[in-house]
Amino acid sequence: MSTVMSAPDEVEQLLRTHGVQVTAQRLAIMRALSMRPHATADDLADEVRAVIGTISRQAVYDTLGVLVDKNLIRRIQPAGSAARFEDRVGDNHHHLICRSCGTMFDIDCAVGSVPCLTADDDHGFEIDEAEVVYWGRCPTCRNAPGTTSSPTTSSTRSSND
Amino acid sequence: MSTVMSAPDEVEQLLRTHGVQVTAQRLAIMRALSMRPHATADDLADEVRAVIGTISRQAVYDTLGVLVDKNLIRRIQPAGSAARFEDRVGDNHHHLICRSCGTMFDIDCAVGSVPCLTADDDHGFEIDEAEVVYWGRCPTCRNAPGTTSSPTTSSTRSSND
DNA sequence: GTCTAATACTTGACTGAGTCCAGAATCGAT
DNA sequence: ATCGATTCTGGACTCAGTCAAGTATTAGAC
Repeated sequence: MSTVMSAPDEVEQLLRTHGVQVTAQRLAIMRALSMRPHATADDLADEVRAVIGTISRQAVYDTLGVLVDKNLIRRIQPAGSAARFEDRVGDNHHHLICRSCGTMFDIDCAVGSVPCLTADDDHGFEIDEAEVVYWGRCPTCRNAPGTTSSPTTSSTRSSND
Repeated sequence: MSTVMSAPDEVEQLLRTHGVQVTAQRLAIMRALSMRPHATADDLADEVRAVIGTISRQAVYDTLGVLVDKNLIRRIQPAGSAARFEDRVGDNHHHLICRSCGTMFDIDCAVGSVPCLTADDDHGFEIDEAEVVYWGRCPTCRNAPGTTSSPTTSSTRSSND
């Protein structure tokens, strides 16, 4: 594609060090995701198309699958919505979702550490993850009860902006 | 349908007191659900058909929607699976799901009370529910690494049987 | 720089969960 | 028993995600 690489990109390095083959599509998806956390596969496809022209749905799903597998991104699947993705991995943070508009926030673990990871009775399970989702109504929707904007994924916001 | 009702059924009472019109389909769905917690809409349709002959998919979804709305049942939607339903409401219990076979257990809240309900920073949200899902591998799948049975909803078990 | 095997991407068809709609059936109050 | 309101049926549809076959790209060997 381009013989003259513009700079030994940080994202590119990340992929290589994790044994993921580097392609234009994968770079674009990674970049799109870092700009837009909590995006759906479809959102990312749109975002990527705006940058590199075209990408197939299959490539998007495949790439996301690989990245999740390599632990470079995380898949979140809230009830009643398509799967969403984020590039914050490693820290045990949770999510706060508005029932009316679907806006999603990151929040740190309730008690600061990892208390939720230990179930009272684990039934002999080997537990590897505790997923916590807080449901409610965001300030905007509380103030405008009639104007419940339909859940758009573009309405996702980062926790610290 | 039957003018001679066999007994002022507990389920029937429950529906009436919650202002839900009583129909054969609704009773059957409620009963099916109490016998088979964590069932999908499709599971319930099958179960109901075995009892009252036929039911349309729409009736199942509609009924489940009404019941969830009236807070008589609860909808759970784990990643990668159809929505599941259970008749345990009110208590703040959580779920434990096996990654390989999809088996789902009820577990009581980690610390005994409702600690997970309070987020560290609520972003101005009006939080009404904290959903906690523990992911891992069940004892059966741990002992039989090759024989990972495909996720069947019929493999759901109750916490206390 | 060129070649080649392995890997990734594209296209198009398909599945499964869930929704929408219009007409038929049922419920329950009178 | 009748009637209005509610619910159920059946069929078409949407949306997220997967499968499979063929083409293109990557990365390592020459």
